[in-house]
Amino acid sequence: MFTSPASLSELTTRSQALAGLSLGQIATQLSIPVPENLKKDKGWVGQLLEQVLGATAGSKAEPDFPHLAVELKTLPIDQCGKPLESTYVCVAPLTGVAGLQWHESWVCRKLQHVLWVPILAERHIPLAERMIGTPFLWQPSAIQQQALQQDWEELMEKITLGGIADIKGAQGKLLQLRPKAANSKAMTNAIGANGEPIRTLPRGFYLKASFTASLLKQQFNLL
DNA sequence: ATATGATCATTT
DNA sequence: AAATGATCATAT
Repeated sequence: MFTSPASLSELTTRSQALAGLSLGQIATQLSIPVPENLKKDKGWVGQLLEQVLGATAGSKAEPDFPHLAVELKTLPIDQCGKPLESTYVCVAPLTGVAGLQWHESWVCRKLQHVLWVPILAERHIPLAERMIGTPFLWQPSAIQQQALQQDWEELMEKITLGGIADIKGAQGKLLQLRPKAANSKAMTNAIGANGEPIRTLPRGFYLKASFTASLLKQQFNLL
């Protein structure tokens, strides 16, 4: 019933057919229970959309639609169409990254083609009643790609030179580096200020909400 | 521990 | 109110 879409156009058609439906309606079709809230089910919305669109389930490190090279991202928005959250992209490699080029990076590869699924998700709206907006495929323009590359290169240079300890979420215009872990005690290997191995909090790359807002504006001509 | 899916909640 | 830092569930 929910096979993987065979083509880009089929993926578009199928995703856009979801516009206007509530998360509760989709969950019912799939016989999936709706949690009371997302506090303990933060990935629930993303996984629901993966299933209804026939994405490859599981935690494999590859695009959601491998044969189409498309990544699926849900995007929580308010009623004005503004993103409520930043968008997680991938974990940041902290070791063995000297010489890594932008075009080889996971950030670049994941963002080459994204199916954005906006969801009206203000916190006061019960989860089951949250509405799906109009999904759209996006590929970064040359200008967007260049800006992303610049942020990425600055962040990666700092990581390579042992400066991870003072990278704050505020660094980067479109792309930021923030903790990505079970809690603040989780540890991974990284490079210290003197080039020595250290243990630090795992980080991930995120797209800032101001950037995803510009994508929505570009797509829908929003305010 | 790392990778998938993200949102929560405190700080600014 | 927006943004940064912290956190939750699950599979490998």
